Amino acid sequence: MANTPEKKCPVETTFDVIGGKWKGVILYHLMSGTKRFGELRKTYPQVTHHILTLQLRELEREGIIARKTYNQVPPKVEYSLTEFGKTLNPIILLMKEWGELYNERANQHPYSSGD
Amino acid sequence: MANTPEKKCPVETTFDVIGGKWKGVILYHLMSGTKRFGELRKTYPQVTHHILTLQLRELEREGIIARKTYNQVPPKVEYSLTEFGKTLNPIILLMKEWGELYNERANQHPYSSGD
DNA sequence: ATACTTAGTAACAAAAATAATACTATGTAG
DNA sequence: CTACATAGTATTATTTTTGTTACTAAGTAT
Repeated sequence: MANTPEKKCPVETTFDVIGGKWKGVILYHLMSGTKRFGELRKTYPQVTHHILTLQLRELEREGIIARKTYNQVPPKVEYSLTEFGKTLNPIILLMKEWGELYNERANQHPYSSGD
Repeated sequence: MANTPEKKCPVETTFDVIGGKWKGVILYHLMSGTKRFGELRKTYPQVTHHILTLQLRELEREGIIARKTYNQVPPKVEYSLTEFGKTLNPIILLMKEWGELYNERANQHPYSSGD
């Protein structure tokens, strides 16, 4: 994909990078600072160990988050947003606000979806 | 979804609504005004007829876009953003800008993060 | 020595999203 | 009558994503 980036709509590109099922919430969580793997697990217990690892790996591969391992036992691994990753913050924030708007609206018009 | 909106992170809610593979680009396209089905098809020939229909239906069901049919043959159907749908515009715009940033970056560091 | 800890991997299963294909409707043009 | 146009549906297949389960590593506390 890095060789044909001009061909696709940039909106699509962004979705490709942050569109995983849990990536949005992971990024939202990391906005408030570095987190250990276990902290993320506790925050979203519904996300299994394995899946969380997968999502983190993909974000890491894109350069969005950084992974820091401490050489100790039991292991300690911290995840944080990279400088590049932080450029996503405004989007994540807006998405949070819009989600809230959506939810308010859903509560107000539970049976209609038109405008 | 609509019955347990409080339980999930609003960022997740937003992804649920606009996270389909082609929804972002559809919304981006509709930002510039009402479009016929066929216009959308032509703009993204890679998206098949059927898939485009599906994505449009889902956006319609969420109240993001409106579908207007003209009673004529051959059929004419127009899609446009609802007022509610327009509240997504800032997000889509930011996503477009971020995608461009990402692509520039990918061109600069072609070996650091790929896919 | 054994169990516990945290983070990770591997193999596999299930679900969801996407795609391909063929089919419908109906007025107009030939 | 036949072909064409546009938008839609139905059925099935494929791919992608997500989830489950079981296993590993290695130091510490018991």
